[in-house]
Amino acid sequence: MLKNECLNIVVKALKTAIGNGAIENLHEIPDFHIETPKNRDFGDYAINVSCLCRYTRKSPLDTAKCIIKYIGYIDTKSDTQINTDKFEISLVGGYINFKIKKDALFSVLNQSIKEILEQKTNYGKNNTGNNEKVMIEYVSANPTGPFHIGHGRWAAVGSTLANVMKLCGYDVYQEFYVNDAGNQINNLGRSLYIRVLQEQGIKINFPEDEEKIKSYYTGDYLIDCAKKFIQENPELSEKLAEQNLPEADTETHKKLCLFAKSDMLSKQKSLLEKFQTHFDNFFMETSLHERGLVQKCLDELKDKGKLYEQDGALWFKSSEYGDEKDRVIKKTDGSYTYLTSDIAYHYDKLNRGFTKLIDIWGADHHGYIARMKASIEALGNNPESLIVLLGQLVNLSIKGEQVRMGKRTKMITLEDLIDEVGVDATRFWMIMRDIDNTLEFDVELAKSKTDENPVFYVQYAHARACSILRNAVNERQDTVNNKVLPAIFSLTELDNYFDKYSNIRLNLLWHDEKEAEEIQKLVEKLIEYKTVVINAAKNYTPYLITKYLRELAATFHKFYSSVRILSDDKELSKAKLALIKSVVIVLKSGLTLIGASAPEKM
RNA sequence: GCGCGUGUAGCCCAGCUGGAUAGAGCGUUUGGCUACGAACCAAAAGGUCGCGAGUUCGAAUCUUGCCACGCGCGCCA
Repeated sequence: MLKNECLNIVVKALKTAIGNGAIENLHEIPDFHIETPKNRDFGDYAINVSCLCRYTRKSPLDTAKCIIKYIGYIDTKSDTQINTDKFEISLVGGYINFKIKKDALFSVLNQSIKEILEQKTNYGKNNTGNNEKVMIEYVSANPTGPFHIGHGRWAAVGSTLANVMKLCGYDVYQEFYVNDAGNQINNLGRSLYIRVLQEQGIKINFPEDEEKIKSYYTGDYLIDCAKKFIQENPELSEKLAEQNLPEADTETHKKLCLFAKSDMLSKQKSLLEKFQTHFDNFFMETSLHERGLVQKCLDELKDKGKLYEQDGALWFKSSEYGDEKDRVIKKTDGSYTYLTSDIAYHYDKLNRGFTKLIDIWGADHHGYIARMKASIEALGNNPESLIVLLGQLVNLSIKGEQVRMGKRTKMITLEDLIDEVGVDATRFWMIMRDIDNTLEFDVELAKSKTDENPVFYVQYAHARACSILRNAVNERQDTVNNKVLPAIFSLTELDNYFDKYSNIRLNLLWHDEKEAEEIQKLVEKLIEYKTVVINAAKNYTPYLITKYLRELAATFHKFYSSVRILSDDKELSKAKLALIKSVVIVLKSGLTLIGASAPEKM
C-alpha cells in the first residue's frame, strides 16, 4: 500500500538524518501515525513529525525540512517541496504531506476495485483475530418474562460484535446464560398457579401487600402461558381448581415452574431469531448444579483458603484481589447467591478452552466486575481474560417525549418495539451509538421513512445502486428524445466482466477532473471498510459499522449526483459500473454485519 | 459519601495514538428533477468543546479540582 511507502520514506530519511548526526539524542524511531489531511489540498496522506521537536530543538517546520533533506531525490524544487516517482511531497508546519501522482493513484484504485469484485462477500475478511477462541455472552435475561428494550440493545450489539469478530478471524461462540436456578423461578411458578386458577373462573388474586407482591410476576404475559398449561394438563388443572389450594403442593409447583420457564424461554428464543440474533448455545444455570460444578468450585476455593465463615454465612475473600469487600457465597439459609453460580459458570467457560470471555452487561451491574475478576484470579486464571462491556441503558421516547418505565405504566417490550419499528431499524438504532452512551431511542424517528432516518438513507443507497445495475441490462426510456433505448449490456456480459475483471479503465474516466475527484473519494471510502472492520473488532465497538455505512452512503449519493454512470460509451459505462458493483458489495456486507437487510428495491 | 459513565451547534451525536481552519445528521433559510430512484444533492446560518488550573512547541483529547446529569454501592437476580 502507498500509505506504508510514505511511512518508509520518512523512516528511512530519519534514519539517514540520525546517521549523519543531524538529529541527536534520538535512539528510537517513533511510531508515526499516517493521517488523511482534513484539507485535501495538502495531499492524500500526511505524517506529523512535530513530536521530534524536542530532539531537534527546532520549530516543527524546520524539523520537517531537516528530515526531507535526506529523502534522497535530486528533483528538488525547494527545501519544502520534493518529487519522487510516486509522490509530490510538500511541507506545511510539522506535516510532511504526500500527494499521490496520477499513475500511482490509478493502480491503487484499480487494485482496490479488483479486490472487492474478486472477494465479493469476503471483502473485509482478515485474520487479526488469529483464530482465538472467544466466547461472547450477552442478553442472558431471566426466563421470567418478555424482553425489555434494554435486552434488545445487548442482542443487537452482541450479535453484531460476534459477526464483526468472525470476519476478523476470531473463533467466536455466542452463548446465552439462563438463570433458571434461583428463587425467581419459584416466584414464576407461584404466579402461574394463580393465573391457572383465574383462567378456570376462580376468584383469586395476587396479594395486595407490597412486600408479598414482590415475589410474584403480575404481568399478563402469564395468562397465555396459563391457557396453554390448562390445555396441555387438563386433569391437573381441574384438580387444582377443585381443591383451590392456597399454594400449589411441591410436585405441582415444580411442574408449574418448569412449564412457565420453558414457555418463557421458547418465546425468548423465537424472538431472538426474529431479531437476527443467533446463539450457539443456551446455557442453563441448573446444569452447573447438576454437574456438580458449583460444589467443585467451592471446594477448590476452600482448598486455596479463599473462603471463611462468618455470621452463619460463607464468604469469599474477593477483597484480596482488589474488590472493595468480601462477598457472600452461601447464605445463612443454606442457599447460594447469584455470584456463586456465576463463578462456576465463568470457570467452566475457561475450562471449555475459551481464552477471551466477553460479557455484555448493563451498567447497573458494574459493581460485579471486581468480584468476577477476583474469582477468576482466585481460581488460578488470568483475570484479564474476562472483558466486561458495560452498556448504558436505553431511554425510549415518542415524539421527543420520554416514556418512563414506571411500575404502574405498562411496559413496552422489545417485541412491541420490533412490531412497531421493524427489525432493521431497531437493530440499526440499537447499535448506532457507543454503548458508553445512554441510548436515546425515539420510536417515531426510527419509524419514519424520511431523511430523518439513517437506516433508510443507507438502504436507499443500496437500492439506488442496484437500480443502476438493473438499468444497465434493461431497456431505458430517453425522456429527452422520447424514445426507448436498448439495454447497454446483456446480463451475462456484465457478470462476466465483473467476474473476470482484471483492470478497470479508471484512466478512461480521468479526463474529467471533477469526476476523477468523486471517483477517488468513493474508492477511498470503499477501501476504508477494511480498517473499520478491524477497529470495530479490536475495540469492541460495533457502532463504527453503522457510522461507516452512513458515510459510505453519503459518499455514494454525492458521487451519484455528480457522475453520470450509463452512457453510449460502453467502455466508460463498464468502468463506472464496476464502481457501482463495488458499492453494492460493501453496503450489503456492512448491512449484513449489523443484521439488517439490503433491499434491492424499496 | 464512594465507584463507574456522560457533558462538543437549537436537538441527536462523530472527533482515529495530543496535531493543520473542531465535523456529520436532524431542525432552520435558500437553490436544484425534461435521461441512470428527489427516500437524493448543493449552499448558508449556527461553537467560551460544562467551569477553573496544570503538563506540552501544541489540549475537545492527558493530569487535577470543582459543577451538572445517569447508573450502582444487598446474605436480590
